[in-house]
Amino acid sequence: MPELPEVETLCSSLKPHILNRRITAVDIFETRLRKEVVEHDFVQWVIDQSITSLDRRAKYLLWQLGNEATVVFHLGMSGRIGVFFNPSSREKHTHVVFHLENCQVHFRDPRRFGLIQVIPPHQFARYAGFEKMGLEPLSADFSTAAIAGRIEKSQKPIKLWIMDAQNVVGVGNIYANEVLFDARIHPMRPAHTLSAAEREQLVTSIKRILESAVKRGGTTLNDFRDAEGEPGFFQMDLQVYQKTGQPCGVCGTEIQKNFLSGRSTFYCPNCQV
DNA sequence: AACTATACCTGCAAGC
DNA sequence: TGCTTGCAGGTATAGT
Repeated sequence: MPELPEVETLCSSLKPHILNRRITAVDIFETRLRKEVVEHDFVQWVIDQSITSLDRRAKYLLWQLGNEATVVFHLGMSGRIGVFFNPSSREKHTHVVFHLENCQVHFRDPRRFGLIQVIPPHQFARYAGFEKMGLEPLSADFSTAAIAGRIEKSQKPIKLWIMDAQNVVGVGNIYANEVLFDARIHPMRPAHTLSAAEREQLVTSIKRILESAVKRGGTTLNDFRDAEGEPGFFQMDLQVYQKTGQPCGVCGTEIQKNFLSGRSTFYCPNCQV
């Protein structure tokens, strides 16, 4: 479900409710997520700690605690995090409930591809996974110059290149399709065949599409909601994703669908070359 | 090393 | 109505 704009939206909608609040208890109902949820880690490092900051890194949500431990969340395909102010019944597939002074935070994930991990104090920098991740696309250091070397070396289709978190983080299947339409680049083009001008355009389009989606509060196709249960609206701006057979907004040619490494791929065969 | 295919899991919609 | 099939926003890993 969630790519960078959805996680960013979740983070900012959750922040006002839980920043500087203390976690009083954690209930774990299901430990079989992408990685085992370790109850002992919550007892040792999370209970009675305050949340001193919330951040997004790639598609991960991070809670920094007063003791310098970190709680890492990933929503997988179907994860949701919601804040509740009244004692509310637990929905099906709600696996973990955080009790705070002022509210409850529910983690729900039917498909269980998501993740909740506790990183003990001062170990985040060494946490496997984050150190080998690529650049944040909305940061100033994500530039044509920064990616030129990696893109020139890669034979893989450009769509798979931009979805590879070692190159750039946060771009999943929806936004990869939309970015390549915006850049007028065919998704199957081997990455190294992009000209300098196309690489420049690609960087511009990645930033533009993601920023625009963040402003719209993400994309709600079926079930994405922010922490307060509000949907996003970027689905109204989608140009190609799930538009098979519909006319391209630029030239009127029918949008095509293919599969690339098992993922649905949408493009205008006339505009994208 | 680089790249592809598959596995992980549940829900839902479409087709029969 | 009820069954089967295929597909869904992500990532790790086994295989070529």
